[in-house]
Amino acid sequence: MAASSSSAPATLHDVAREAGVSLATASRSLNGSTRKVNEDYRQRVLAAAARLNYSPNFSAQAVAKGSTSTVALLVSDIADPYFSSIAAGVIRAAEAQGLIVTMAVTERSTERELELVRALRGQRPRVMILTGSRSDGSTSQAALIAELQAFAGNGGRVVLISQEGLPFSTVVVDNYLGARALANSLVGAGYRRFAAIGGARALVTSRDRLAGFADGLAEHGIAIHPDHIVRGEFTRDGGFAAATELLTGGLDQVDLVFAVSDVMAIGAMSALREAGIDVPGDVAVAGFDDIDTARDVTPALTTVNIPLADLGRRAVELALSDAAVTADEVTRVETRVILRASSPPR
Amino acid sequence: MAASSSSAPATLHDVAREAGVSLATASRSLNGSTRKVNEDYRQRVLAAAARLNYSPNFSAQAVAKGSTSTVALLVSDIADPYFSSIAAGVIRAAEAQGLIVTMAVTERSTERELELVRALRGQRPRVMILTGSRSDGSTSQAALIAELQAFAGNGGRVVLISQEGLPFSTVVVDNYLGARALANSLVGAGYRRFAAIGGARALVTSRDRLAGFADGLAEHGIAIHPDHIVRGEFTRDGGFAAATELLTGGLDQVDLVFAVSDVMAIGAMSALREAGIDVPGDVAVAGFDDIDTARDVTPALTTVNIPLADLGRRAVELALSDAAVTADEVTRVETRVILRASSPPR
DNA sequence: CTGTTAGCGCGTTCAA
DNA sequence: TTGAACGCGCTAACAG
Repeated sequence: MAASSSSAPATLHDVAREAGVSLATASRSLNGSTRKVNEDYRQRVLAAAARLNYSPNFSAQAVAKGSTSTVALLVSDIADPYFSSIAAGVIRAAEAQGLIVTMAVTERSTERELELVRALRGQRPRVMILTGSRSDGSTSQAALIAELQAFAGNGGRVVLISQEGLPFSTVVVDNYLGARALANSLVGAGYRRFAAIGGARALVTSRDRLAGFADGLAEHGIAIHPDHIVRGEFTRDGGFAAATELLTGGLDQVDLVFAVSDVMAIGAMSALREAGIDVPGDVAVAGFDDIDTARDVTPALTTVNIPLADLGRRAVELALSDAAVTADEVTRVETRVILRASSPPR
Repeated sequence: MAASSSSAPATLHDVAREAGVSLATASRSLNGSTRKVNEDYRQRVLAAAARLNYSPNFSAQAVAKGSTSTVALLVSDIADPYFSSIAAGVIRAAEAQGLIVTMAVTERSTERELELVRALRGQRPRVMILTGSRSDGSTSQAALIAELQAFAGNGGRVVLISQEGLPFSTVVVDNYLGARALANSLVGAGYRRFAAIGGARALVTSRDRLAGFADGLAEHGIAIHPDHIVRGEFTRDGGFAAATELLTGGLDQVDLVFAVSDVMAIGAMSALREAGIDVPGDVAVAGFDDIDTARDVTPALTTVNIPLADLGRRAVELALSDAAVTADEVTRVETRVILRASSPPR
């Protein structure tokens, strides 16, 4: 029976005493490097540990060893399917390596991101994985890089997901090419007149996708009228609001609305629907990311697939790879255009 | 300039030396209990810390203090919007208290859940929050309870989300009443012939919702034909498969399909759509949870709202409340029927 | 208010 | 192989 009143957890010391061996022997039996201890002793220690319900104190181990086995993961918003899918990949890969994941949420604020990185350094994680769009021109950008470099200088591994160009290992998504391919596919499907919903101007992801899309159209001599480019937050509600804004200008000159992310596209579709506009009858819609629900909305959403869970897995692998210790590595993931019912051939 | 080659992080000792004060003074200036140190010294220590880019070692602090400031969160699947919304609430509330959240994924396996709880104990978290449906009859249930009690006996706080009946503080969702209210509303809207999609038989959540729904119907003298009750995994694909199974029996005798979770309902809607069945024209659909996307699918999904992010917040509050230290507390969250386009009045 | 010292729980030398 | 002793980075008494 476990003690019902609050008492301290059993320590290695307790186990050693219970087993009648030294602290060192107990340590070696339970964690220490492979085989060095007599099997008899081993068994006695294990039995004692079980009897006392011993659980090694990770903090103490970390202090003694000078290293932890935790991975720190920063996301913008864990309730956003884009990030939660990536997080699932990170956690799965980390757990497979016996690593524990600690998660922090930046709420899309670069200041908060900086604060969190600073705070998380105290954890001395083996790895820090940052995901979410870089936004250049932010005043904290330089400070963030400095902070991360300090962390890396102390032996920590930094991996960025999705944005290239920072001096760290990165899992790169080619947003530009993906969007360009999407534009090409849509033109191939017969679309000619486009509107676009972007995120904040400073967000690199938004910019790359918008640029790729525009360039893809340009290859066919098509341009998006400036009035048909609106911006909103990188959220469902942002997409909803942006589409609403688009509606005030009228959508008669538009065949298809491209939103730089699926969640925005889905918000936009809801706005259109509520305004009595038929998708894709009156206007088609396309997004980017291929989140799970993209196939479950009606009409199913045309988009660009990113293997999100893979992004997380690759980030962990990259962090743990030997190659990335000496020099920053970049691994690229493929994107793939997925045409669905929200943009039928016309 | 930070050292470019890998070196050890600055320690409190380094800071003290750099500032020309004692270790204790440095500690007090940087972390220690409020005001006890001369402002001059304080400033010198702070400056030294900044100069050395000092970051306190949480593990060492934990060992010295005998307590951490981490919250361990277990979820079934972080990519599932149900859990990611709860997680968002937990993280937000935890960060507000200066607590760090570590997350683990059980993948809906009770054995894995047990393993994780065991492993996570090593973290010595202040709080352990378990979410996901209990499934009774599982052989590891008793072991899980024992493990959690050992943790609680050592001063840890345990909070369960969503299931009642275990000897720990719990944030309770009244699945039974919510489902019953939904049944009543649907009958009130004119529906008479129902089918239901449940999860695994052992899952308490599924059972409660099914029972509540059935009882709600029974109040109006309505019963669900056994052939019209199918089961699947608690996932989108599980809902899809279950709906497909339902289709083989024919749906002409059915006005509305109730799925015990929104993700299952959405999977079911996709299956119906692919089978050429119009929702809600041919058959209506209802779910449970009110995940974000419920309002964005077409038709928008009728469901029972659970304030998911609140669940997470309440769990953290419960864990930190003084009341819950002495006795297990239970806080209930309200559910609310949300009628949407997937079940129009008929 | 400050500095000295003794731990915290554990890994890991070093002799035995 | 085993055990004693030291140190990891830090906090918390305890003296000064």
